[in-house]
Amino acid sequence: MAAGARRGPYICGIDAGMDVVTGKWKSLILWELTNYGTRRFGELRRGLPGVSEKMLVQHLREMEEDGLVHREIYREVPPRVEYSLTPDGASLNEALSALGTWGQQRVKRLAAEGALVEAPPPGLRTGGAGGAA
Amino acid sequence: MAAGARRGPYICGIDAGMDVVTGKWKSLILWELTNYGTRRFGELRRGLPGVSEKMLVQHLREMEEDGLVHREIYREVPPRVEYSLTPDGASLNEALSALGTWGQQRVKRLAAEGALVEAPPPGLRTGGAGGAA
DNA sequence: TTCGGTACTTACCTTCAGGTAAGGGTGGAG
DNA sequence: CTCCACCCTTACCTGAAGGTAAGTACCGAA
Repeated sequence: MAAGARRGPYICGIDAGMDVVTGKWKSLILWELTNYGTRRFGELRRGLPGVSEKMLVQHLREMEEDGLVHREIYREVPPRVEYSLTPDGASLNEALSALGTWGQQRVKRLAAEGALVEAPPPGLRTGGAGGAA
Repeated sequence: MAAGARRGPYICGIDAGMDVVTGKWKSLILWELTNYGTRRFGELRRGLPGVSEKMLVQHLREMEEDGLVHREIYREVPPRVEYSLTPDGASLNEALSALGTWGQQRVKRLAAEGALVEAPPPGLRTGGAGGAA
């Protein structure tokens, strides 16, 4: 997808929207930037546990190219780069919020069913509920 | 993704929602079933130009497993199978409609910019505009 | 008897998104 | 003089998503 054969003829709007969010970390990057407004490269890296530097740079570049994020470079002694959402990125995030709500409800539903199916052991611990939204 | 390590611990709702729509043809299948209500296997195949039978079956099975589509089998002389959206599938499609709108606006924006950048030849034909929405 | 249409299944192969690991240029700390 | 943190870049590799193609079981039409 990375600046290759992307932006092919889209069948419908969802198709076009998906193209821009497709990528393991893109929705999470969007999430981070929405919550914090502005984040440095290192902050994003630490905020997305498991992401590799290469993928983070790659996704950020693609999203910048797609007009979703703004990249501000401060030529200081230790170089500083700040990422933030453009208006397009912010509106995309709003468009995704409905999907986020749907996903949360789905997680709830799965948890409820799972609790019935998996026969919950008495002393089970909640672990990481994950619902960071 | 196919019934493997999916449904991992989600970071946020968007994450959980994306998991279910990830797949080259899933959003298009959703689109088809939303527009037509009920479609047979062959109709879907013909409605999604370029899809292979294997991928169509695979995606339909995953979406059925995810509770998005309903599969009705009619044991007739030439076997007939009809696919339709479940309530969950329909609500997912509604949740995606915002993304679809965003995508359409993006396509429009790109077309407008592209028209400026690419110096449109006088006799260009519209070809397939693609905006089937 | 072969062809075509229904809805798949199976095996094999290609492609590419994503992961791993190392380097690079700068300056400050130890 | 070495190490570290910053923000990347580059090269290489793996695994899974997706594509290709053939086979299955049934029946009607030609």
